[in-house]
Amino acid sequence: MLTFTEENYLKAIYRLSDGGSKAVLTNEIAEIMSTKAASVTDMVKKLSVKNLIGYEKYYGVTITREGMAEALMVIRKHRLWETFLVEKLNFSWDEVHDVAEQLEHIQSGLLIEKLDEFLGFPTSDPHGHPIPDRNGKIQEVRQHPLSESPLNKKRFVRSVTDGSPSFLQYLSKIGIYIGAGIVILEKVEFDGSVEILIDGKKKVFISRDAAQNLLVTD
Amino acid sequence: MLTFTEENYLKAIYRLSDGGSKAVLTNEIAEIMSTKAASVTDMVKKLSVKNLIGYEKYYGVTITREGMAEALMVIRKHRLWETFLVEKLNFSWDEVHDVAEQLEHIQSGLLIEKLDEFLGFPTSDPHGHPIPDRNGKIQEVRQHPLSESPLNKKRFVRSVTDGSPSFLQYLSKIGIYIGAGIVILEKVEFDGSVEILIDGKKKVFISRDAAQNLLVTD
DNA sequence: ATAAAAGTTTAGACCGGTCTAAAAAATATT
DNA sequence: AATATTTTTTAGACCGGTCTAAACTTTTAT
Ligand SMILES: [Mn+2]
Ligand SMILES: [Mn+2]
Ligand SMILES: [Mn+2]
Ligand SMILES: [Mn+2]
Repeated sequence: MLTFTEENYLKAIYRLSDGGSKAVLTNEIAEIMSTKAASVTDMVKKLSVKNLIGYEKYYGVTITREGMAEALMVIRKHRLWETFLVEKLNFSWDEVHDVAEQLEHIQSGLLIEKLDEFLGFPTSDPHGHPIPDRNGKIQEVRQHPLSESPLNKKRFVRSVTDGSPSFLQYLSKIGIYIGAGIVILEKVEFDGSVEILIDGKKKVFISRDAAQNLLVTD
Repeated sequence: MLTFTEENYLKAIYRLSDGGSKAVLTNEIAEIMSTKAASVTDMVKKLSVKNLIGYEKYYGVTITREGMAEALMVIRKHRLWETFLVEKLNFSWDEVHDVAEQLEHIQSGLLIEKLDEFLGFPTSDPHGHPIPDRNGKIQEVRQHPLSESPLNKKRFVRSVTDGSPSFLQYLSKIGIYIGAGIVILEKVEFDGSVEILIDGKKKVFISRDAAQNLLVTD
C-alpha cells in the first residue's frame, strides 16, 4: 500500500516520462510537484527500493512496470472521480481537478469498481482524457493540436492539454466544449492566432496558445 | 483547516462526550482511537491551543462549541458518504464504514453540498443515524433499545448502536433492516434473549446483546 | 494516614516528508 | 584541458504524529 505522497510522485514521474518511455530528471519532478530537488532525491530512493522506479544517481529515474501500473490506477481514479463530479454532481469542468486530486487517493478497490459501473464505464473524463480500465489499459485516440489543422476543414474538439481552471472557463465562455465542431477560417501568420467558427455558428479569434492546447480529430 | 488526525480525534471526543455534555478521559480517547495515552496527551494539547477543546491536566477534556461544530461537519460528511455508497453505488450497509472513514476527510464545501443535494437531503444514514445539516443541526428521534420494549407491541427498527460489519451482516441474514416491523413474542428471563416476529412473517430468537443494539420506535 | 494501584503526563526517540546549506558530480564555456 | 556553471546529492534540521519508559498525580485499598 502506497502513501498519499508516493502516489503523487509516481503519477508525476509517469506523466513526465511520457508513459514510461523516457528518463525523468530530479529537477523536473521538483518543478511539477512544487517541492525542492533535495526532497525529490529522498523520495526517489524510497520508490526505487520498492521497485516502482529505477534510479541511477545523477542520471534521473525510469518508471518500472509496477510503477506504471500504480500510476495508472491513480490516474484511473482521478478521472473517474472527475467524471462523477461533472456527470452526477453537476460540477463544471473547471471545478473538478482539485477535488479529484484528493479523491484519487481513497483506498478501496470495491469503491472504484462500483463507481466505474455507476458511471457506465466511461472511457474519457470531462477534459477528454482517456480513463484507464481496471487493467490499466488506455484506449488512445490520435489527436492533433488545433493549431496544426488546415484551413476550412471541420475538426472536433477531443481534449485539452492545459486543464487549468482559467483556460477551461475561457473555453466555456466562448462556447468551446469537448465535442464541439471547429473550422479554422483564417490563420494569422504573425502571431499564430486563428479565427475559428464554432459549431457553424460563432466566429471568434483565439491565440496560438489556446489553439495549441485544443486537441482535435477529423 | 484541520488535519486528518485532528478531525478524527475531535470526532472521537465528540462521541465520548455524549454530544458535548460530559468530560472525556485520556484513556477513553486512546482506547477508541487505538493509540496510546501518551499520544492522546500530545494531541489534546494541540487541540486545546486551537480552542477546539478545553483541557485540564489530569482531569480530561471538554469539547468546545467550535470543536463540536467541526466534529459535526466530519460526521455529516461521513454519513452522507455512507448514504451515497448504499443508495447510489449499491454497497451493502456493512461495507460502507471504512470507506466513509476515508471520504469524510475530503476537503471541499462545494462537494458536500452537491452530494447532499444529489442524495435528496437525507436525514439519516444507512444505519439509521441522523445526518447533521449544513449548520450542524441534527434532528434527533427518541428511540429505545428493542430489549426494553414490551411484549406483543409492534415496534419499528430505526437504527443500530453497534455498526460492526459482523452484526450488520447477521441482521441482514435474519431479515432485520432499518424500517422493519418487530413484535416481541417472548422474553427469556434467564439470559435476556427474546423471540421476535419480523414483519409479521418470520420468527427468530435473538440474544440480549442483539436486542440491546437495535433501537426502535412505536 | 499510608501504601498500593490506576491513570496521566513528560522525556526522548523514531518515521515520513519536507527544507536549507554545503558538497559533489556532470555539463558547458573558454 | 582547465574553469565556470548547472544539476544533483548529502548532511543536518524541523514538523506532525506516534511510541516506550519513566515520572508524576489522583484514586483506591488497607
Ligand atoms: Mn484532473
Ligand atoms: Mn493527488
Ligand atoms: Mn460509519
Ligand atoms: Mn476518519
